Amino acid sequence: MNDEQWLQELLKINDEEVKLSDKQAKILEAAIEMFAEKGYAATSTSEIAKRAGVAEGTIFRHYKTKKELLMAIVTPTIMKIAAPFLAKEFVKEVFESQYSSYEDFIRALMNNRYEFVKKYLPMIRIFWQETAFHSDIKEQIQTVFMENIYGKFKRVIDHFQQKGELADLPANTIIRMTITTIVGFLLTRFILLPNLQWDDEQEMERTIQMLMHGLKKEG
Amino acid sequence: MNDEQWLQELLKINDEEVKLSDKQAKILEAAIEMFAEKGYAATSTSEIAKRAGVAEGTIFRHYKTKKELLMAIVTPTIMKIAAPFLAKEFVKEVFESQYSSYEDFIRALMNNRYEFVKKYLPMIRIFWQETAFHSDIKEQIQTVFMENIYGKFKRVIDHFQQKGELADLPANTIIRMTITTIVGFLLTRFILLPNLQWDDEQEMERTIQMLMHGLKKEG
Amino acid sequence: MNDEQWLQELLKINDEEVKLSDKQAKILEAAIEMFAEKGYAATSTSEIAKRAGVAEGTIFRHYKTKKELLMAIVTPTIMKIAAPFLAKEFVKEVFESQYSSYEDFIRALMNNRYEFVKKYLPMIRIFWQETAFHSDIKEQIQTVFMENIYGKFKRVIDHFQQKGELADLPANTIIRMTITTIVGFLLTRFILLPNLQWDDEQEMERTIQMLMHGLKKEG
Amino acid sequence: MNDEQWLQELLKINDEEVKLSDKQAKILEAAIEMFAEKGYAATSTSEIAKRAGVAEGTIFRHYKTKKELLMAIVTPTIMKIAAPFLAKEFVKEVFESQYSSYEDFIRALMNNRYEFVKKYLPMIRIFWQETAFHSDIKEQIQTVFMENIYGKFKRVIDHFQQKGELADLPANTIIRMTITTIVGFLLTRFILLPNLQWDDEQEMERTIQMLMHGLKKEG
DNA sequence: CATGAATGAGGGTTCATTCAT
DNA sequence: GATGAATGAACCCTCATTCAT
Repeated sequence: MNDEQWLQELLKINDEEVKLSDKQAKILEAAIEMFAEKGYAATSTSEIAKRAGVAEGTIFRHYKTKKELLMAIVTPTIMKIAAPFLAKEFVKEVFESQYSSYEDFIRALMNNRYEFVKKYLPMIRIFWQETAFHSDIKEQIQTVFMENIYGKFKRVIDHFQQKGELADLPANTIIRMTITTIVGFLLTRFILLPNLQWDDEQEMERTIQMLMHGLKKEG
Repeated sequence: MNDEQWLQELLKINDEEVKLSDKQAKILEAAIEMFAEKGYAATSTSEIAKRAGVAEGTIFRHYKTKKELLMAIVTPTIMKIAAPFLAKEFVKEVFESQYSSYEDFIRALMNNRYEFVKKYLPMIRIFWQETAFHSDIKEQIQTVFMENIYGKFKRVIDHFQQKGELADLPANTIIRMTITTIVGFLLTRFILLPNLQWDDEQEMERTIQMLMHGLKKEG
Repeated sequence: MNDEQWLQELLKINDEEVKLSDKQAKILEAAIEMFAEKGYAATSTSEIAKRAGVAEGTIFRHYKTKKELLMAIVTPTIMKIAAPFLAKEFVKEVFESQYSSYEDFIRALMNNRYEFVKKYLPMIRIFWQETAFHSDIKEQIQTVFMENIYGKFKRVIDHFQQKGELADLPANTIIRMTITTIVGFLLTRFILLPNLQWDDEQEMERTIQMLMHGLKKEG
Repeated sequence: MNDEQWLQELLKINDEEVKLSDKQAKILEAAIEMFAEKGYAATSTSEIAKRAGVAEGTIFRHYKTKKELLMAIVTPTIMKIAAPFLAKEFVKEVFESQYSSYEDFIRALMNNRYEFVKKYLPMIRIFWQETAFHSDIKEQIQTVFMENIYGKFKRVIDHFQQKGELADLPANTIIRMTITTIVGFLLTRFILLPNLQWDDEQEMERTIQMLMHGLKKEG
């Protein structure tokens, strides 16, 4: 039961509760684990069935193909990855009250995504590994980025540029650098070199400082 | 003949000429193309043989297993990726004459790796795609990094910190940020969003500026 | 309701009304359609269930196996195919009043079976397709033929041979030729080349003439 | 070796020798036997492999799909079935010397096809069973019939009608009846009731007589 | 009586690898 | 050295059948 909660949370879209039968949840769990460990192509449906404690046919009763199983995992997660930008009030909140500076905004974003990656690491690993091979995943990510993130992100940057906080670089460049820096930290921290001794708070703060100094308007 | 030159160049280690028979070169070429396009797991040896114009058995005469074929491609390339740091005189050159500032060093490094990635894009793609699945590739990269890059990189940073050019952050942090920034740019430029309109020189200069402002010693 | 009437008619034996529940009728209808279209082996029970608007399990509540479902369709139909010979008074009717010649008899038989095939074409198609694969169907046909048709047919032929209408060929030969000719026409007309422009009345009359000239006693 | 001769003969087209490796011949033999016995759909490739004494993969090295294996058997055989009509000199031979009457022609045709069916019975069985399910087989048969048989057959009939030997029925009708009669005999003899006591020569002669009386021009 | 989730054996097909030629 | 036929394990997927609800 409890095991399924994180799954339910990860997979639900628009706050609609997802109905996951017991077996279905076990299949998804097993698939996420194995795809993350060995990659999609190298994971066989029979292994997933075995790990899920289910007959192989059961997988195909719920997901017509192995690919569909992958997409059932990946598609809702893309929304969750973009989550901070999805709230309707997002821009307003950034402008009006919540964040008094781009630095605050970045700090909140980083902390938030840090927790997310930490919690759903296997899912992130799946993206990291499979995006290159599945153009449909790539396209979904791009679509979500263009429709839900890019515009809002740009407005935030315009806002802080007008306030004189940010250098007069093109918004695209600032977006790219911001994302590269945050993603670069998170991937290094959790995927590439997870075994290093990390002082996460300090390293995140340093990363933010680096980014802010790099981007701030020259006096 | 000419086709093989870039291959020879890419694969040779320590200036030893690599002896590649005609068939062998064709196999490697075909394998690189297909691994980059479809990924290692999704490429069959029979496809490679067909594209190389060679019998299936011939591949296994030269490489005991499919994996060994992959490693024959990947292993020498790791050295090439690390190339700028491999020269014996590297540190001395950085200190004494060539680069009068960390910014110059970074600029040279970025330009150099930009050309490399551009030239050997399929190889980079293979790393991007396969590192996650093959722990031996990951280990080789880490070994080369630790043995050939880390120490020299650190000395460079110490040097410029002593000269007061760089902030008093831990070297590890500076290395991570520098690499993340450069790799982040190159991957975005060539792999993730190659179809955007890029003004490469300008974008690289901005990236360097961002990085330098982020890392420089505060007045 | 009305849909089921032909089914009821086709499946009832010895004038016993068949009790078909609504679902049962829909299952049979769906099965007949699909077996005729794609063949027994290539039709899955889940497809039948879907087309019948019924759960998969429901099929197996009424018919223990898929094969039993086939036989539930096929067995009563065999009787209907043999229908003209099943009436108790059959021989008497032929001799005494109804048919004054073998030609009349053949003509009546042909017209009758023409209408039957036209009406129950999917069923005929099932026989055409499945008889070869199911020896039990073949045996049932042979049994019905031997028990209900052969003897009566023979007596009809004896009768008209004695009247000097038919050549002195063995009855078996005449039966075979008569059936081959009629079945040959019907299969060509409805199964093999249904798309040709057929003038059915004329072609049947010609077929009968051919058969009669072929079989009549030489002056 | 000797086993393969009939196979080679059956499968060769235009007198080109077919190169059949040992394994390939065994696969074809096994497939023909099993398709004839149990039908295409009910025969598994693993069974074929077992009976052929070959690994299952070997089948797919020679035939990309199971269907292709079927067609490799069926396609050349269609030509063999049509063989009597394929000779270039066919019409001339019929007119000039060989056959002085339609009866002779039919007799020769029947004897010839009788031997063929007897020799290649499993192949005939495959046609009988599979034509209904594979529209491509049906189309191939129709094409061969229209391109190689129909026209020549029609000219033969025109010829003997002009000689006053045949009734003035439409050629199509005569063709249909002739084929129905011959095929009807052969199928009954070899497929439907092979276990009856058949006096083949006598029964064929009677069949021919029936057909000829049925078709001859009335005095 | 009806449902449909679950089963697991078996289906066709692919593939890295071997080896006789 | 080069070939390509042969292998057989493993792959994804389908299906008739069962059974708890």
